[in-house]
Amino acid sequence: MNISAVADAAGLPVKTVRYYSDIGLVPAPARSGSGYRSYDDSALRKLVFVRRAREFGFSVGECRDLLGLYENRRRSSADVKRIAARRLEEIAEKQRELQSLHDELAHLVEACRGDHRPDCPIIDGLEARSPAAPARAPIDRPG
Amino acid sequence: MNISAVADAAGLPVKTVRYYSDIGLVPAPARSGSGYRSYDDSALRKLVFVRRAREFGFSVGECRDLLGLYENRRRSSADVKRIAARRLEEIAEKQRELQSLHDELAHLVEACRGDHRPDCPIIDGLEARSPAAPARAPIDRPG
DNA sequence: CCTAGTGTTTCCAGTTACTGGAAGGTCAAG
DNA sequence: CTTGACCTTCCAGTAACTGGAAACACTAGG
Repeated sequence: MNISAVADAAGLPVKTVRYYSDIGLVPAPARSGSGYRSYDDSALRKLVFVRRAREFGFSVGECRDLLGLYENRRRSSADVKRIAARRLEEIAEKQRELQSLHDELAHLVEACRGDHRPDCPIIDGLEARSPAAPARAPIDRPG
Repeated sequence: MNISAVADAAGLPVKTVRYYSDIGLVPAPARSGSGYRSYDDSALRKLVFVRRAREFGFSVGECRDLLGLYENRRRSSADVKRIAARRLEEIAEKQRELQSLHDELAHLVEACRGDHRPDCPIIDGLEARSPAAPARAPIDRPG
């Protein structure tokens, strides 16, 4: 399989497949005589596994660990579970953050008439309230 | 006020305050004779406003827009509401994503015995299931 | 055999919103 | 006058890709 075939099969962009072996997340594939990357089924399985793990929000580092366990027939499921449980707790934490964010913002939005006049509870709500948040966690939104 | 005073008052790191005027999010402050940045109360208010907006997850671009409205006495609250409602919908969307992620992962974690043996429903769940997700949205987690 | 078009290669730069660090100038206290 | 805290600029790095340029490879048609 050439790179675009394996990328299609794995559900990943070609660029990402290349990137994953650049950073050593998956092993460097064999090369054809002219230098084209050549993938086998084992490589495809790993790429699918990584895609799935990334969809769950595991970091590339965690994917590396999970892939090691995936490939290791003597693994203990405890090691896998530890990583997954940690991720689960992160998800739960982010859910709590988003929930309070949502509640507070929804409150402001509902209170705003949304007309041509300048007075706006949203602006007022952004102006003050929390004096100087010590933990500035919920600042992120790359996607 | 020197930069560290305004940064403390605004609840932001000094680096971030500098960064915000570098990118023109807030106006460049006046300078003392020796080149130190010098902030007044108006600058502080803007920094607080931006911090709050960032805590709500508004992007820097949105903060720019919101700050423009904040400063504009002839604004319509409708413009503010539009931006906030969009953000609110993003939050809700992410909540839905996280919810299904959480459910699916929790399911796998619960099914995993987490002992010394290699058989692991988490690994199995990562191996396949979704054939080649068309939308790979929930991949992010920078914080 | 030539050519057009698509696939592939490498490498470099850009994305978001900062953050860390180096090298050096300034200020207040003792 | 020295020490230490504070300030300046500039450059690099973060996560995980993504876009694009320049050049080589392969396939089908004429």
